[in-house]
Amino acid sequence: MRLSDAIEQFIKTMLTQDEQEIELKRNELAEYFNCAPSQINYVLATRFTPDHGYLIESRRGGGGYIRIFRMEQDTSEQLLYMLHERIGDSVDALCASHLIQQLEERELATAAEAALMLAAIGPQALSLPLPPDMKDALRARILKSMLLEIARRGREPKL
Amino acid sequence: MRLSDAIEQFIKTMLTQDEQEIELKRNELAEYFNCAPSQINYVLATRFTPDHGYLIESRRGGGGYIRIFRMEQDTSEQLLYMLHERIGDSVDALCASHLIQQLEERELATAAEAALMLAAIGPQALSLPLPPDMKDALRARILKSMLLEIARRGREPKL
DNA sequence: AATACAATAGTCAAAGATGGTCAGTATGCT
DNA sequence: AGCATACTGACCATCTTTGACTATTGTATT
Repeated sequence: MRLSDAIEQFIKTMLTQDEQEIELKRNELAEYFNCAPSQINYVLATRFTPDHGYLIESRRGGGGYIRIFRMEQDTSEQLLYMLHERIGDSVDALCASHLIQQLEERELATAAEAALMLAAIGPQALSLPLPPDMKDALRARILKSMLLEIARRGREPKL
Repeated sequence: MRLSDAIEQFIKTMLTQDEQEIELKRNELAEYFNCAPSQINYVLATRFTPDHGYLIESRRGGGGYIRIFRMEQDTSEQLLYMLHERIGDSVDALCASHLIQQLEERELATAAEAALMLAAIGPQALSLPLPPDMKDALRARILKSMLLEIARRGREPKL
């Protein structure tokens, strides 16, 4: 079996054991598998991307870590993921506001959160002198970044 | 757990227990945590700055001390005003994250909202090929736009 | 008063501890 | 062979911890 596959399995096993989130040390894992630390990055980059349903968070320095979150495939995270796809590399303001509205209607975000998101991608926020297509690209990134954050947290928009 | 985090927690626990101000001895604290005294300075410098909402006052020599004040904000509007002043036309990522953290600690935003805001101004969101100063300017606008939203709802029912 | 000494706290640069990137190399599949 | 995937290592970025040196203040001694 390929090393990458073995590491992938190892991580997925850790994740399926009731936990939805795991934390690991890159160097420890690399040593365990007797490989270069960067191999871990390779596995994460090729098998644990948002498109695969995972989110990564890490920190360097003493006490550093890598955290891997699994998105719920069945429930609304899937929807978020689809929205994520739909946005692509560029969205205009109208489309973005519609998406945010949908989030609120489906109770994936509170009204307050939806308002915040609108504020983040509104004309005020993006009023720098940039070409319009650049703004759409920027809006897409901001929105996707926020959607991923919503996907990361569990399922309680709590009103 | 990281030493720095432990010390940070220790201090914050002291501060949240009704007191708005605490006094401590650098050397005592260092001995308690079994670390170099300058470690205390590191924690203060990275986690108790004005951007984090704290003020430090100290004295050397016999009977020396370090006092930590949690800044008092009269109303949320005043805080937001200060943030506006602080942000201006440009903020770097670190400063912005400190300010958002402060919003959460002071319960002007929920943890979920703070996370959303962080996502909106994070490196992922602003990963377009732009000069750094342009990113800082953009971050300032996005953040201010979101703060205005928070200020606006601040006059309505509580969280 | 002036001086010396002890008790504190501050600064800063170096070392340590992690993780990230990327270009180049190896391996395996068609 | 040619292409895609896997792997490695050198170099980079970031965060933490420490220690040597410095600065300030109170107290004891002259």
